[in-house]
Amino acid sequence: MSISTKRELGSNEEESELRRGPWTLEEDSLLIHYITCHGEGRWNMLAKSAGLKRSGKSCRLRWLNYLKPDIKRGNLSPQEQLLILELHSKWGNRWSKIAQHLPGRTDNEIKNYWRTRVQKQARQLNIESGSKRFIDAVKCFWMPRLLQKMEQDSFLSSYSSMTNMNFGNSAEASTSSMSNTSNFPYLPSSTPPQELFIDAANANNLSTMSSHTNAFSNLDSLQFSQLLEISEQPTCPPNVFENNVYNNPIQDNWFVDTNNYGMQGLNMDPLQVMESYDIPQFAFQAEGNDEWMLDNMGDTLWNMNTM
DNA sequence: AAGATGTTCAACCGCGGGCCC
DNA sequence: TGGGCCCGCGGTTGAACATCT
Repeated sequence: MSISTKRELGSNEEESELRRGPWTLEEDSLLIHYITCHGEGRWNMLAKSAGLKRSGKSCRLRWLNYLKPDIKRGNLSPQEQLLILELHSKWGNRWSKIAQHLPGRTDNEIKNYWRTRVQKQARQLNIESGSKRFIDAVKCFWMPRLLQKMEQDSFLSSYSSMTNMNFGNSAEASTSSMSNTSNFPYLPSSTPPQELFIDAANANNLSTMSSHTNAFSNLDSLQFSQLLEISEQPTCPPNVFENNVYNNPIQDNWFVDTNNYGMQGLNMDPLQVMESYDIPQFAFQAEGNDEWMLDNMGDTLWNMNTM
């Protein structure tokens, strides 16, 4: 044990008195009550004053990662995941910095997400998680899928709204939403759901529709501007996908989740999807270093289940 | 049904940096 | 200036839970 740790723990006697492991309800309420009355900070003193047999560090961690009122619970939304991928590509493992841009999410949660989901994908693809190739794969496959998921979620909610309001044909609306090209490399046309709303609004009541949300409704302006920065990045780096285009045997199922994980209700032509996302129909190399792509990309990896 | 294996995430650890005396 | 103390970060662990065989 380091000198600094000994310093922080105090004497061996004190160290042995300190509780470790999972927090009890009683400890939680003691901590919450104390912080509510006296505020946070000075964690070692706080721990003693609150009557907790915990280190200051442990109290701080429990409060910041679990008890603090504005902590968000539940799965990360596709928007949040996308932001994490983007910010990580910028800053690397600066979890706390990344967490600052995801209100209600902790650095610990983001770190766990990265290690358990993202790195798992890297392992399965047999590529190093920090490598250029992995970053490329994230940008070319994972991000588009997240955006697709966002779009799907938005479509489903709008479909549901319209069904409730007896609006028109959802299939038509869906098709029209996918039809335009976009300046946003990973986004189909102009945030399809909104367009979809406008179509419906033309036929019905614009003011009613304007109150609806679109795919990015959960993003604040900062997050959205960060998302837009993605659009300034090149679509797919040439070093991942070589230029020798040929008829790709897995093209029929790449980009489309063959197991339909998380894609219920979405029945799109993969080529149309690629076009709509403005992603080049990059070639797949049959031999050499990029075999991993053939082996894995069309398979169940990178599916929406793991996002 | 039960044991084995995999996954998730709360919690811990070590370290570096900042502040204060 | 240097030592003591505290805070916060990133890496790691392990218990609980889920899934597989």
